[in-house]
Amino acid sequence: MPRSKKANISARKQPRQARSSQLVADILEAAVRVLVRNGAHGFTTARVAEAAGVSVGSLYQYFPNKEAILFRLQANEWGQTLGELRRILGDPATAPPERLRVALQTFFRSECEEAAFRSALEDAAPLYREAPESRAHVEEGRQLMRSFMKEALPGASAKQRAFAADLVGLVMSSVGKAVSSQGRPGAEVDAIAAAIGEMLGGYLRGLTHSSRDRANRSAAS
Amino acid sequence: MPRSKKANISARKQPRQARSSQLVADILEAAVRVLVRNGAHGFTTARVAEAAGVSVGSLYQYFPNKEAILFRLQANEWGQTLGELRRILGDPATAPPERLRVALQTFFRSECEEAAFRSALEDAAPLYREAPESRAHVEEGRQLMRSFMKEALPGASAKQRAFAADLVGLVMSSVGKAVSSQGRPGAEVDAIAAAIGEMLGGYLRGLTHSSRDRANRSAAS
DNA sequence: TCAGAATACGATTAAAGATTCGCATTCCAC
DNA sequence: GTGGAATGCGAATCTTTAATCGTATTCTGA
Repeated sequence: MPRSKKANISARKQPRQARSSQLVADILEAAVRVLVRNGAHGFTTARVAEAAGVSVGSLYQYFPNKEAILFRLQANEWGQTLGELRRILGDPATAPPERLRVALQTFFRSECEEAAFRSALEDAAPLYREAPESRAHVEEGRQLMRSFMKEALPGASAKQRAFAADLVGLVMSSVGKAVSSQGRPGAEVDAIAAAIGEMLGGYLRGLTHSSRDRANRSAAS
Repeated sequence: MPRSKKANISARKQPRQARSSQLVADILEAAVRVLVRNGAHGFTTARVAEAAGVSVGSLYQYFPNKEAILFRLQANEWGQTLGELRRILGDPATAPPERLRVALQTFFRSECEEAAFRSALEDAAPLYREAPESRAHVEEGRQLMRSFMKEALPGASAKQRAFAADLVGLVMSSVGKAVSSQGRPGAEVDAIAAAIGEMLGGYLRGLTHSSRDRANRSAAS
C-alpha cells in the first residue's frame, strides 16, 4: 500500500457517460466472480480489472481503493436484503409471528443460495467493516427490528422491546452468517430456519405472556 | 510469500532446551498482544518477533509460517474452552437443561472477557481455518454436543438428536462469535446468554414432549 | 575442556500487490 | 469540425511482508 492516506470509501468521480457506467457495472460483476473464485485473500485489484476486461487505471477512476469495491458489493447486497425484510416484517396483513417466520426463511435461503459469495464477502469484512457507511447498515437493521417489535410485543416496555429486537437481530444475523459459511444444502437450511423461527417465536411469546401477566397483576391490585 | 510450498501447519522442530521452550512461550504471548493491538491485518511475523524480543529467524525455527502461530493460538483457546464445556455438559450430577444453561453462560462470558483477542482471532480465521487440524476441532465440538444430547433427549431418534446437536452447536458458536465481536459489557452478555439458554431449552423441551407424545400414541394404538 | 548439536540472529531475497501518472483515445456541446 | 472534458490505459513506482540462509553464539554430554 504505497502513498495511502485513508481515502474515503465512497468518494471519487461519478460515471457520466454511458461507457463509464457500463465499466463500473462490469467491475462490480467481475468483482463478484473474483471473490467467489479466489476468495477474500485472492481478491486483488489487478484480478478484478482483468476479469472485467478493464485496466487497473480505469478501475481507480471510479473506486478510491480496493475496500470501496468490497463495500459497494456489500452495500448492494444489504440493500436488497433489507428491502425484502422491510417488506416482510412490515406487512400489516400478516400476524407478527408469521412475518418473523417468513423473514427467517427468506433470509436464510438467500444467504444459502449465494453461499460462496456471502461467505467470501464475510471473510473480507475486516477490510470494510470499520467504515461509518458500513456501520450505518447495522443501525438500519436495528431500527427495522425495533419497529417490528412494536407490533410483535405491543404490551412490552420500550426497554424490553429494544432488548428483544437486538437479540432477535443478533441471532438472525449470526446464524445466517454461519449458515452461509457452511454452504449447507437447501432442505437442511429450511429446517434450521424453521427451528430458529420456533425458538424466537417461543421466546417472544414468553415475553408477551409475562408482560400480560404483569399487566393483569397490577390491574388486579 | 516467496519460495513457499504450503508447509504443514504444525510440522517443524520441537524445542529441546529450556531457552527454546521459553522462546516459543514468549512468541505465543507476544502474538496475542500483537493480535489485540494491531488486529488480524497488522499481525506480521516481524512485529511478533519484535514484541517477543526475538529475531524473525528464531521464530521460523519453531513455526513453519505465520498461520502456524495463529493456529496455535486458536488451538490453545479451543482446548481450554472445550475442556470447560466437556466438564459442564458431562456432569452427571446436574440436570441436562441446567448444564446447558451453565455452559452457555460460561462460554459467552469467556468469549466476552477476551473480546478483543477473540474477535481478532476470528478475523484471521481465513488464514488457518482450512487446515485439517482446525477442522478437527469443529468435529470435536460436534461429538461433545452429540453425546450431551443422548442425555438431554433420551427418547429421541439418533437423527433427531444429531440435528438438535448441530443446531444447538450452531447457535452457540455463531452467537458467541457475534457477542465477542461486539465486545459487549458483562451484564448484557449474561442477559443474552440467559435468553439464548431459554430459547434452546424451550426448543429441546419441545422435542422431548413431541417424541414422548409420539411414543405414547404408538403405545396406545 | 572440547566437539558437535541446538539455538539465535537479522540482513537479504523474492514477491506480491496497491495505487499513481503521463499519455492516448473517445465523446459531446457548440 | 473542433476544443475541452471525460474516459481509458498499463507500465512503473513504492511498500509491505513472508521466509531463508549463512554465520555467530550457547549449551550439553563425555
